[in-house]
Amino acid sequence: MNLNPRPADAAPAAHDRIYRTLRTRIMQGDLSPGQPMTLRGIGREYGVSMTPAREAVRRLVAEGALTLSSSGRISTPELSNERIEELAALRALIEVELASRALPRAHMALIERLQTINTAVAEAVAHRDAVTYIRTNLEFHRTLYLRAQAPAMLAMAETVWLQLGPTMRALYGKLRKTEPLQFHRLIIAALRAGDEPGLRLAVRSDVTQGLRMLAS
Amino acid sequence: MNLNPRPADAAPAAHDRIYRTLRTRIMQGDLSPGQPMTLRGIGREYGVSMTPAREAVRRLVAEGALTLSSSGRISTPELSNERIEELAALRALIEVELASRALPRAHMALIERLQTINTAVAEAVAHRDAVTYIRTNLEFHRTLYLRAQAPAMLAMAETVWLQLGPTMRALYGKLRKTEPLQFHRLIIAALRAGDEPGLRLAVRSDVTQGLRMLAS
DNA sequence: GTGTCGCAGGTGTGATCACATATCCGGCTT
DNA sequence: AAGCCGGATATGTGATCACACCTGCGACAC
Repeated sequence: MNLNPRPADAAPAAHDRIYRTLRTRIMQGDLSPGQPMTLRGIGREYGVSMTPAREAVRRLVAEGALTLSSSGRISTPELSNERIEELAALRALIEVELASRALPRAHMALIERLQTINTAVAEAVAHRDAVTYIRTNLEFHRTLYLRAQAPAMLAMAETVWLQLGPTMRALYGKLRKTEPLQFHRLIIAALRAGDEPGLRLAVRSDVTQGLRMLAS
Repeated sequence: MNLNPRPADAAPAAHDRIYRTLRTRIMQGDLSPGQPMTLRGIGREYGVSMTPAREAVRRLVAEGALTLSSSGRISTPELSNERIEELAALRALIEVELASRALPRAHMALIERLQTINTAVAEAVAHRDAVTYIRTNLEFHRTLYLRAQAPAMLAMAETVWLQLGPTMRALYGKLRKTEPLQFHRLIIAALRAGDEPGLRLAVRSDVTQGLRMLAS
């Protein structure tokens, strides 16, 4: 009835599948802030018992992707403005460093890939598709940062994205459409020119832009 | 037989107790890198079944405090030099920011407390007590950073400490005794003088010092 | 109409069990 | 003597159950 541990070649482990799916959905803003969930509900949804659901949830809670109420109820986090500011500052710190480390390794193929992704971002913005926008935007950043060859830093950055996921969806409405694309173009231009200070500034601007419209 | 969820006033939840205890031990370097553990062993040690042990371990794995082999075996991580360099860079990025945010809020009582803690650090160094050294050293940093009023950033920094815990213990042998104390004194002096650039430099030096002796 | 109480359903927690596999250590073969 | 194989043990995974608590909803009293 179960093919549990690791058939070494085919079975991707069950609680891991739930973890990955939920993680992706949360990071991409598929879930609204404060949305409650239950272990039995997750288990039913994936056709398993509570046990693997519990492990997946526990892992996501540890990463800040989900929060537990004082009585243990599960929900997506509702972030205070102070916390959002902190997370944005963390994004700025870490992602500027990642971009800086990626710069010497960025060749033409990478830049062209970034441009392609940016086209998809533009389309998502035009269609007012929040989830697609968030997904492609993160893909843009991840593609760049992968070149930094710094897995621990990238993991840290993704943890921050994860915590911001549900909030970013809610914030999307306030997004002025042209701004992110402009900063992305600045990033690409700085990469092409090998301009490190310009790249750092462009990344910092892109990352903290979402925060600014929160203060308004 | 069990008083599970939360009696709301007294019972600190069982898997959480295991999590906290293990986390503290790992962060303080109580465990050597590569040390294997088992769910049943942890359960036996704490007088519970595998279930809460599993949750605690899963949480620690998510934070990078423990690693799973391809077959799911649990052990403390053995870090590559590249990963250590990354984690040290992350410490530098985040902790410099935390110190900078704490600076305007640092009053005399805090500085005196830091000096008291630093005395304990000096004693640990004199007694060649690795675990006590790591614990008091982290206490020094945490005491300062708490003043930054930035819980998300502090949590991030602690996650990095957690990942470095077992390795720091192994690295301790190479530690030149006087260096950390010197940097701590620089930190205190910069706090007293309200010298932000000096503080940033002192924290960065203190945090990355351990890395340098790895390259040797 | 409004506030309060109580009960039923739902929820997370932890224990126990069955199972598939990984790991370790013995003896055997060459 | 060294390498290899096979079985016993140990380990993680997932299902199921019992339990204590929390939540929500309706009835009742004022």
